Amino acid sequence: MARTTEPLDSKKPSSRKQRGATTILDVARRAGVSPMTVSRVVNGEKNVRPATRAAVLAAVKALSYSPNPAARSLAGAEAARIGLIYSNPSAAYLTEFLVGALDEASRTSVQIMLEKCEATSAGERGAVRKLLASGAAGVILPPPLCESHDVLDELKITGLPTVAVATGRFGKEASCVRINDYAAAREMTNYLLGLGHRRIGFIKGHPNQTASIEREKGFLSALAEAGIKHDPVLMVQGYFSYRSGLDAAETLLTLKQFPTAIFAANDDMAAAAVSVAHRKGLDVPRDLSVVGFDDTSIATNIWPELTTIRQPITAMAEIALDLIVQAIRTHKRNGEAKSVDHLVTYSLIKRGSAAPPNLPKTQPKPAAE
Amino acid sequence: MARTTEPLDSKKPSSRKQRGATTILDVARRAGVSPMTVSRVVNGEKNVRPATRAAVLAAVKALSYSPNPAARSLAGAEAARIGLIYSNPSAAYLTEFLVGALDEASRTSVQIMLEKCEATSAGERGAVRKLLASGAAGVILPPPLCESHDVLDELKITGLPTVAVATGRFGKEASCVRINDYAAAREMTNYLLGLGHRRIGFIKGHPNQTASIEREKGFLSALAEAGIKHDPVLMVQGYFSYRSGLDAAETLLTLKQFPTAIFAANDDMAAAAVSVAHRKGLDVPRDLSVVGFDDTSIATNIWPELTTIRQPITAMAEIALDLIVQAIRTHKRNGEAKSVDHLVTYSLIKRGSAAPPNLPKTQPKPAAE
DNA sequence: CCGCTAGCTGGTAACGCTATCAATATATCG
DNA sequence: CGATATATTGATAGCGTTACCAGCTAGCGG
Repeated sequence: MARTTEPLDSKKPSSRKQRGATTILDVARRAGVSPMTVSRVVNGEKNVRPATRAAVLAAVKALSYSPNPAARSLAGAEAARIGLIYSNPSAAYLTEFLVGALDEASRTSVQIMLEKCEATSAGERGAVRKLLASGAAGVILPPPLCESHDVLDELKITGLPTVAVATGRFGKEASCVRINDYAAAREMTNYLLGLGHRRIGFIKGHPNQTASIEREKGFLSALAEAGIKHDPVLMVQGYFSYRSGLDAAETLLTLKQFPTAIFAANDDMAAAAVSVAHRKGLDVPRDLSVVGFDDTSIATNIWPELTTIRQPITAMAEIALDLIVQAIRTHKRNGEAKSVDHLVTYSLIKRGSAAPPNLPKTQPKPAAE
Repeated sequence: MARTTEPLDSKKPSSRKQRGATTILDVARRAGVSPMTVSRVVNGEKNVRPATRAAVLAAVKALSYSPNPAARSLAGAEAARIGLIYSNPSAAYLTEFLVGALDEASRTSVQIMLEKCEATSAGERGAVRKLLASGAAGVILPPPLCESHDVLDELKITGLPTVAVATGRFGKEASCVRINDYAAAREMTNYLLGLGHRRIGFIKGHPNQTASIEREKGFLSALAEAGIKHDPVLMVQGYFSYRSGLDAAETLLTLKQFPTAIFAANDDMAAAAVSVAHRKGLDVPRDLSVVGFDDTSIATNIWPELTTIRQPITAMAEIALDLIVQAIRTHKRNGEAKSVDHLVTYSLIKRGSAAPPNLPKTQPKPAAE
């Protein structure tokens, strides 16, 4: 009676042409479980013991397994299509984000539909509708769209599962994947304070993104905690773009009492600040320390390389995709899925753009506490 | 002897969900033939009697049968998985490239597998093998990998169809999608000459990419044609990175007789040149014109915006995907597909970073022709 | 009229995955 | 502590199609 269950071993003539691709069976064998269990893990179902899941995941990674979408759709699972709307974040950010999303997409074999949209209300709503029309079962929103009320509203009407990435705060309209911007900004500020800086300029991010606000709050909180009375002229508005950073840095560096350090709310603006400083004959970091936020590729493509907060963008995109896939699944079964808030860890990366202040120069003695 | 062949009638509990679609089996039943014969007819094979063929065709029409692509690809090993290897091009470039590739991928429902690789020989070869192991049936190579001998060699061994994007020249190892770098560089140079520039600095691209060389040749050719004897100190080596552009521009702008314009072989280096110029107190474009190449997002994210050559990156990625899909198809049937060279049109985009030279200043009178 | 080669046609077995349900392990409870 | 719930895993059976090969039907030379 065991005759039907022996396809796995030796006597396999394997008449048909051998295609190299690793199959679910290879993974199962390697992980020491049944193909069914692998399927469950890959599809993010929950009734799998953590240890088993880990073993499977390891095997998946080791064999770089990617499910065959044809087989999957044949077997009855519809191919999940998920939409990804972007407007114009920094190119560096988007690239890393896409890489993560795509990688995970090929692992779980979901189809990603990209949709670019204009930054207008109509453009944003239009993009959502278009995605919907193409059969998206869920939507991922990288910044800055993750905070657009137009997009969020439109999405809420449709009831589609949504995951926002890198918002500053968790709101229940959508699940989100983010770091603790507040804490990260505090940590960076404390680092600068530890280096001896007392007069620190801050270039704010775009005002309608909560992440900007959290970063600003973190900065101010660290300052307050250190007992430093903050000079409001040192807070300059920026909009996350390189260009806006140029203007902001210009403002900061024409101040009568200018700062010994500048903390920009993202790397693009920090890079701009470095450029302005150079243009004014200031050496970074000798005359001015500059730090950024995000650790996108621009951080290491300029000189000196930027001390910054590393956000694991690629990983965040992967997580976002996972969340959305799960959400779609529950959405399909139960109908109701509650939003989750997924915090990932950031880290402070020390590079060459920050150093202790070089006080003697044209600088008046800072009024330290 | 007919006992094994009765799954078609009555006693079918049909446990699984019933999807309405008519299958090859329905057609076979209706035409009174076996599914296999229907398959043959549908696929236009020849060994079918005309009468049989007609009957099948009639049944197909009557039931408006259309083959299930998933099943077809599963059975026929028509694995439409294509690999995309990247190392580290500029972030802006990769983003646009991915956008195009993905868009086309979802349109033709092929699966894209991304693979990042280190810029070492081992890394590159490893990436190819990994892709192969995951069942890639073809590979797309964006720059700079499109010229890596390691990758190309490894690919040649496997015999996988390959499409290189944005190489400078067409080589028969792979199909390619590109612009005419030589002509584009010529056109840009002529534009600068037309503005009145006579002393033009050139920041070269990475020496092991043919596109760099073509651009350089186009530049020199335009100069020669205009009867300008070129000063070799105005040609500086760059490597396509922002950082290398910084060094190159520094070199150019500390020359005793420095140029009134700088033509960088890509936008990143041009952006760096702008930054260096600013740092030296030079106004762009009043004191120095700077032009780039590619029209990636950095071109419009700095100030002044860059006059540059627009490469339709997104469209090129789409075309590349199309070519590879076609190549895979022929590869599977005949075994031999010859490489094609697909040229797309570029365009010169005039923005704010170039203007007629402002001779009087600290500049010695240029030794025009 | 027989043995044979060709030409058609059909049977069988995958392709790689998941739905379903049975089996087993673990947890909960009276 | 046994028994009943619950969580986890596995076995089986297709999903719709094509590859491969065996069988059958004619057509043909001898």
